Amino acid sequence: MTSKLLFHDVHAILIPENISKTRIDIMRQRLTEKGGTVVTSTSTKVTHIITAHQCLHQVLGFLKLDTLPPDCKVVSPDFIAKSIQHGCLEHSGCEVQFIEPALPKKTESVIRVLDSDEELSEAETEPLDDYEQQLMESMWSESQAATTETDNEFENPPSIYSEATNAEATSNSNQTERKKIIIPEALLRYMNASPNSSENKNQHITDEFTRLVKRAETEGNQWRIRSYKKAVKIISKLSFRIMSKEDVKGLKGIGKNMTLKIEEILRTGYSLKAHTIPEKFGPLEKFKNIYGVGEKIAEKFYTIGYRTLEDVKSKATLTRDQQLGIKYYDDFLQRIPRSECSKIAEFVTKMVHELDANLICRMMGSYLRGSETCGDVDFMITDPNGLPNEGLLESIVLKLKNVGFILENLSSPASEDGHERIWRGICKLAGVGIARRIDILIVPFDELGAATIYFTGNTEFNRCIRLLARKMGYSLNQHGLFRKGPNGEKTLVASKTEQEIFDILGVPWKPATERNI
DNA sequence: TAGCAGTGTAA
DNA sequence: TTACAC
DNA sequence: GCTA
Ligand SMILES: O=c1ccn([C@H]2C[C@H](O)[C@@H](COP(=O)(O)OP(=O)(O)OP(=O)(O)O)O2)c(=O)[nH]1
Ligand SMILES: [Mg+2]
Repeated sequence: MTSKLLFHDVHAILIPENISKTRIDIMRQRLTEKGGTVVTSTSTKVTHIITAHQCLHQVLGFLKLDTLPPDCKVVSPDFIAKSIQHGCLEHSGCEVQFIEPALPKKTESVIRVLDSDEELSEAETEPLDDYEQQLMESMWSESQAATTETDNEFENPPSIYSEATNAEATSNSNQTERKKIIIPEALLRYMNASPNSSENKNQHITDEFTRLVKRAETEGNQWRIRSYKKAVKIISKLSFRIMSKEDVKGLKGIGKNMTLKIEEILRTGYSLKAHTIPEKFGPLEKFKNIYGVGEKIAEKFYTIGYRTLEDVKSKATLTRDQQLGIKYYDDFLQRIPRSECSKIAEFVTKMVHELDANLICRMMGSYLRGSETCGDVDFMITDPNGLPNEGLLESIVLKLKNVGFILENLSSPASEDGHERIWRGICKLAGVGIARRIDILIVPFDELGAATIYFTGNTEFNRCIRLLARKMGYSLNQHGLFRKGPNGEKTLVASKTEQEIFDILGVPWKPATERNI
């Protein structure tokens, strides 16, 4: 055995708030079995604070301190798993970047929300009750954390999160028939954090289903694509090997058709449909891989009689984006190794800081979620002093062009009214022979929370949490969480931190790596 | 059988 | 409006 | 594609 264990020098405080008890237990176990020490008080040496909080005042409130202990790193809960995975203490990407709401007027805004709930209650948007309690509890637990006393050390994650479920909350759910808010299945799995690290026990099935995803993608039926993707997730997370169709009966997301497919795979070893690909799918897939070409245009090309990229290049009328899509066709088919992403992140951050050292620049998307390869690189830049300078985006892009990093512009959304700016383009890191897609978002500090949720993803996570918001009478986009009024007006409820948005929706905050749902 | 996220550009 | 992208 |  190695002489020193991984966490030998780690003396960590685990802050259980907004982390499930199961997860805390596992973290504590992993930590101690690899030589770490879990401490419960700041009177002894502390090297790490592990927390799901994003606000310094929440951490300090829990610890009942005015300042952080010296030489102490504050890291997110995935620090332990990541360190174990990498075999070394993995601080990068785990250190919490604190975000403080400019005005902690949370109570006020939440109460306002509840008021409007009351008014709306007969209009037919009608959360309330369990949900109201959740809101109250969130408020309560937060103010408590900020002032005193979370009575004892560990346990006491806000009880709301202990077991999220869509089951009938029988106890006090009578009164009027109010529409139940159904939490999307995928989001439920996120909330109930099954650290089910065991491997996929049904790979023979998910491999076939992954082929069906691909097939659906070239077909272009977005709902079928989504359904199969969901099914792959569900099946790959099962704790047992599927032996018969009985095993999947009742699994939400696996319906009649998929059950048949599973039966077929169990019986024959494969899905016929996954392996019988019509000839036209080849060309269609080729065309669809052009940036700016989707299912419809691919189909159009095929109908016209095009079969190869050469056909398209020489005969088709292309938009500018599509022309660039052809120019960089091979490059864009290649995924970006995480190591290259890291270099790009470092480089871009350096450039940005040369313009203004105060700016916050983070790589988002699949990189933030820990993917080993990424389809593109996504940057979010914000000025913690408030509104981003007019022209900041242009300065950044210009600078990156001048140093030869940015090669091309793609069409990008314009400032949709507010102060958010979006830029899309193509870049290439010196020493790397492959051009990459890059997205840059400039967000006003006020919208950082909402923008972070959006740009962290993944797409499925966003769609689920947005759907939940909608069912609860809100609307969530990259600018904020809005309450929907009776006449369709939307009033901003929260946007500054992920925490406040998650709190209102009753969803526990978890680090990006947990959002690959 | 309707609904499945929300927002923006190009044509 | 439709198609495509994030 | 699946669900309510
Ligand atoms: O339809 C979409 C596409 C993207 N996003 C958000 C979530 C996503 O994480 C982020 C960045 O988009 P991108 O397309 O880069 O996805 P990714 O998650 O970074 O994956 P990839 O590795 O393909 O870049 O924007 C959405 O909300 N809806
Ligand atoms: Mg990305």
